[in-house]
Amino acid sequence: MKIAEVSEQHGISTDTLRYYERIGLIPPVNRSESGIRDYNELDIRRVEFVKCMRSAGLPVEVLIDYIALVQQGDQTIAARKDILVEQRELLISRMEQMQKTLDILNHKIEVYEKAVLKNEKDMILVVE
Amino acid sequence: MKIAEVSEQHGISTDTLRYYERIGLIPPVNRSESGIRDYNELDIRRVEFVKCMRSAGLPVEVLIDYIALVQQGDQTIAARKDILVEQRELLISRMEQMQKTLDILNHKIEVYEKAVLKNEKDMILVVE
DNA sequence: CCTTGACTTGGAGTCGACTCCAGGTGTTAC
DNA sequence: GTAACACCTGGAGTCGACTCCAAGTCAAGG
Repeated sequence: MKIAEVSEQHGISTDTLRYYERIGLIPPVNRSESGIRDYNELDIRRVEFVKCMRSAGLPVEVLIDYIALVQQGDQTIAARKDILVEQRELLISRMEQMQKTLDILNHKIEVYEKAVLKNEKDMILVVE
Repeated sequence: MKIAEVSEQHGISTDTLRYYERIGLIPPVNRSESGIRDYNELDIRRVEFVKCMRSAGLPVEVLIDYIALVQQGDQTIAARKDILVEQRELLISRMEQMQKTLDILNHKIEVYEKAVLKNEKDMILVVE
C-alpha cells in the first residue's frame, strides 16, 4: 500500500507519515526498488497505534522510546509496561480534569439556558 | 492580591498571568498607584475559569472570544452559550477518543502482565 | 521522447501557547 | 541613600508537533 492510500484511509497526511518514520515513531517501511514506501499490514497497525496514542495526547517522545523498546525484542517487556502504566495514569488524570471542566460547562450552559428562557430578566449571572 | 500570590496559589506562572491579560484572556486587573496588579475576587475567579478551560484543551482563541462577549454584557448571552455548547461537544469527543485509547492501554498492559508472569515463555506478543 | 503525476529527500517555516529576558521603576530594610 | 527585591513592559525565544517547499527521481500514457 502506497503512502497516499494510507494517508487517505487513516486521515494522516503523507507529510506526517514520513515525519513519523523520520523521527522513529514508526520503524522504517519497506520500499520498492525505486525507493517508494510500501506499507504492509504491520506498518499500518503501527500507524493506527501511533494515531490512537497521539489522539489521546501521549507525547511523541514517549512513543518514540516505546517503539524503540518494541524493536529491541522481548527483554524490554517490563520497561515497555512501565511506560504504558505511567502514560495510563497521566491519561486518567487528564480525563478526570476534563470531566471537571465538562461539569462546569454543563452547569454554565444550563444557567445560560435559564437566562434565555426568562428573556434575561432579573438575572444576575454568576457565571462568566 | 499580588501577582506572585495568585501565581503560587493557583499554579500559574506570573509570566502566564500577564500573558493572559495581555491577549485579553483575562480583563485588565486593577493596579496600585505605582502600576502593580492587585487581583480581586472576581479576577481570581476569572483566572481559575481560564485555568480550568485551558486544562481541558479549550483553545486560547475561543476563550478570548468568550471573555470578550462576557465583557459586552447580557445581550451576548446567546452567543456565549453557543460557544460553550460547541466546545462541550468537542470536549466530549476528545474524552471519548481518550477512553478508547485508555481501553487499548489497559488491554496492552494486561497482556504485558501476563507475559511477565509467564516469564516471557512461549509468548508471541501481538501487542506492540 | 516528453510530459504528467506521485513519489523521494533535507531543510525551513508555521502554529499555539507559553516562557524568558533586558532594561526600567517603585518599596522596603538597613 | 543605597541595596535588595518584587514588580513592570515590549519583544524575542522556545517547544512540541507538525506542515510546507524546492529540487530531484521514477513509471506510465500519448
